[in-house]
Formats: sequence, structure tokens, C-alpha cells
Amino acid sequence: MRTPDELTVLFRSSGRKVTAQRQCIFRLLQGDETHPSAESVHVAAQLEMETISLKTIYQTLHDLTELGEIAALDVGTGRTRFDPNVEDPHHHLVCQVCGSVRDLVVDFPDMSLPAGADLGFELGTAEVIFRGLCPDCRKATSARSSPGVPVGRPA
Amino acid sequence: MRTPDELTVLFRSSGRKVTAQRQCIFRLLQGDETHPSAESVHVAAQLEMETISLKTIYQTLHDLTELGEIAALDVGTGRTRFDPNVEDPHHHLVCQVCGSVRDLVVDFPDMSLPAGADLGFELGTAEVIFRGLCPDCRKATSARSSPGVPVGRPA
DNA sequence: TGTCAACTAACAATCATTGGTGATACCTTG
DNA sequence: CAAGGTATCACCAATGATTGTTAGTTGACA
Repeated sequence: MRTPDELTVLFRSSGRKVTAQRQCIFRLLQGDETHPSAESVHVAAQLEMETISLKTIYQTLHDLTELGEIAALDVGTGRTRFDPNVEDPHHHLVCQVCGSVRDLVVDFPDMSLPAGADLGFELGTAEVIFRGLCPDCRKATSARSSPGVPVGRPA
Repeated sequence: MRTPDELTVLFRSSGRKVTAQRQCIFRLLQGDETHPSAESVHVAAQLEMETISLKTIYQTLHDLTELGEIAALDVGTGRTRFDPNVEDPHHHLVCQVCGSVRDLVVDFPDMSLPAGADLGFELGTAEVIFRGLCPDCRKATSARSSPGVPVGRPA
């Protein structure tokens, strides 16, 4: 996504207003690689603005998604995750224990389908999700118990 | 998954009872390649047993998943889809319009990660989701309007 | 045949998300 | 700077998929 300043211009030119809350959200998303959920953005935002509402978070994330500045993704953790990186095409690593998500900037050139395998589908994007254990949960698991904060439904 | 008869044995040997409802569900899943949701299994089951309850469907699907006879998957259509094919490792084709899901029995050998790209994750499975348009929605889209039955949240 | 799990109906609860309200704040354009 | 209108807030309700609860009945199986 673009910088907060550029987003300010973009919002205005698309008829949206730029409030302190929205700028706060812009700043928080800027360079965030954790693929936050709406709720975690809310928590982070509340550190700066105690009264900011979850509704506002949802609305702004929705606006940003509409403008193509962030991507909404469902990796099966039960909440929608938001990805500020829409520049580089990439895939995702998902921790099966704590639900953390990281970008995977690897291109798989050989992922085209053999003729006839497409079952008549008109293909769009191919999205790869690698499931595994993040470094933290790896430590916690090999050691003893209590990993990070568990998240959402299994698979 | 196994045949209804084999599942009957398996259920009994795991302390579960085999009722007419359960056998009906076994039969319906047998060879179903549409990756039905709990609700669509319910609809199909009601054709044979008008009074079968959605709870029973959920419970039996849950049991089958626990026994590893079917797989529960989240492809971002808003409902959990169930896949009776747990024998062949495979990926999935998902229609962005109607939400239909088909198996993709193609193996991608070159999907290992370059050294260092794993960000310290311990890798498990890699699941690939191809999004696109199914044959039916393709026709409907290129023609005029009204595709199949739209399903669930976008991406 | 008896026991106990499974079934049903009906209803409530969950969780993430979206929708309404009315009132206030404040951004933006003129 | 002032007007006008959108964003915000708090509060509360609704959605949709799924799970839980209850209580009474059926039926599997040893």
C-alpha cells in the first residue's frame, strides 16, 4: 500500500474524508507484516486513541480494500486477515498453532496446469498456503507447552 | 473415504452406533466430488429422510473428519466444505462466482522453498487454491447475467 | 430384552462481521 | 471562516455458520 500521505490524497480524491482515526489506521498498517485482523488493528489503534471503535476499523479496512491498497485474505484462521503488501505477488506461510501469517515472496514458475486438468475452469489466481509452525511455536512445542495465543478453528 | 459398509465397521469398532441417518450420509458422501457443505448434505439427505436434522449432519461429518475419512476444508466461501477424497493428495479449483470446488489431482514437484525463504517456519503441507470460473459460470458470464447460485463472502 | 447412545425439535449461544440509530465532531469546499 | 455533510461515537440488533442445551423418543446392539 501507499504511504499515509498518499492515502490521504487518494481518500480525498475518491470522495472520502480523512480523519484522525483513519490516519492512525494508515500509520499502523504501514509496513505491518503480521497480516493483522480487524480486531488486532483495533487493539493497536486503541493504544493511540482509546475511544476508536471497531466499526471504524472495519469501515476503513473495507475502504482500503475497495481502493486496492490492501488485500483481505482468508487463511482459515477464522478471521479475515489484511495484507498491506499488494505490490509484490506472493504467497503465505500460516502457523497452524498461533495463526500467525507471513509473506512468502517466492515465485513458482512451474505451477501451470497440464492441458485438460483445468476441468473447464477459466483460471485466475493461484494462491499457495504453506501450513506449518512459526519459529515461536516451534520453540514452545519442542520445549514444553503454552505457545503463543491460539487462534480460531483448526483446519 | 471408505465404502459405507467399511465405515459401518469402523464406526462400530470406535464405539459409535450406525444409524439409518448415518448410513444415509455415508452413501451421499460416497463418490461426491462437489465438496458439499454441511447444509448441502442436509438438503440431499432430506430427500431420503425428511426429518433428518442439521445437527445430525454436523455431528456425523465431524465424526468422519475425526476418523480421517473425510477432510474439512476452508476455501474462503464462508462455509466449511467436506472432501471425501483423502486418498490422493491434491489441490483445489474454486469458482469465484458460485463457490463450487473441484479436485485438482496435479502434483507440483517444484514447490519446495529456496533455502532461507521459510522464515524459520517448520513446514507442513502446501495447499494450492486455484481461483477462477467454473464451466457453468463461464457460460453464464460470457452470455448475459444470472450465474448459478452465488455463495458466501468474496475473497 | 435392556441399556444407552443417537435422534429429533426447539431454542439459545457463539464469533466475526455488518447494519441501524441519533447525536456530536470535524473535514472539506466555497 | 462558515456551511454542509460525512465520520465518528455509543449502543444495540441482526446476520450466518456452527455448536451447545434440553427433554423426550427411538432404535442399535451386546
